[in-house]
Amino acid sequence: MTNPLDPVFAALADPTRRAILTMLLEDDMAVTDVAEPFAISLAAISKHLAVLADAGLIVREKRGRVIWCKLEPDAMRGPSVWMQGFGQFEPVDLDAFERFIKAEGIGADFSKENRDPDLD
Amino acid sequence: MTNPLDPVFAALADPTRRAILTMLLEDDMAVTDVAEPFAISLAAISKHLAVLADAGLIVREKRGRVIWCKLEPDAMRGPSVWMQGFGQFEPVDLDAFERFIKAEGIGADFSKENRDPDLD
DNA sequence: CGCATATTCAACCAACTGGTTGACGATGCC
DNA sequence: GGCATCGTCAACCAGTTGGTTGAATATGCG
Repeated sequence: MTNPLDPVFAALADPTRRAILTMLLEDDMAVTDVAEPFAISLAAISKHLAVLADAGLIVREKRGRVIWCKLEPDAMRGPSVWMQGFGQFEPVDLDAFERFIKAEGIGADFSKENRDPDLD
Repeated sequence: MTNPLDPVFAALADPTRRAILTMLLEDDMAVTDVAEPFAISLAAISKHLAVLADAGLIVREKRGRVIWCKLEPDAMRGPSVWMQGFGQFEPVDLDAFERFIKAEGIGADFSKENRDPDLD
């Protein structure tokens, strides 16, 4: 048991974590920079990053005094395949994906009001 | 917020629930029959089914005194698209899916020892 | 060295989760 | 009507989760 699918799905179930992943899609980021747009403490973000790392969705690499977070999309492969087994969805629909990202507002409730506009 | 992706990913994060979905892939089932292979109480299964229904992954339809559970794979579409936005995975790979199913032992720890062999 | 920055650790808290058991409301059947 | 079956509800419990704050640990910089 403790199926490899468990931690990935669990990690993805949180909007803050999905938002983080979406940000990392753009580029690698330092922990502090990841935390910047959110209205929660740095420690909370640190925990979220730990969850993502445990799920294999990111890797954290210490370089000097800053820790760089890098997306590891391969960890999504298993769950993605699993889901596609239901539904026979059409192949990758990037447009639909972009619509989702927008709809989510990059995925989280960026409660710290209006975030950096050039993120879009 | 309270993104539609949340409840689906959360529902999928539990191996028992994934097992249930996999069973329903085969055919619609009554609650009692869903519960049969598992080593937990009927009430617990009932709760799992409620979670799946709230996520839109199944529908429950009362017919006479039994409630039929039917898979609603469309609910997986959103999350599936979202994930495929990362990774550019190849189109649907049913073989990989089947391997996953097997690897999971239909997805749960079927602790009630050896389940019905013709489920494979 | 001494200070500022980057990140985690530890303790704590409220809310949620997955499970239990026992009672209860419906429905079908003789 | 009376009984068995199907399924949920309610109360409870232990463990996890997502957040907080304050202290601790590195590391870079003048």
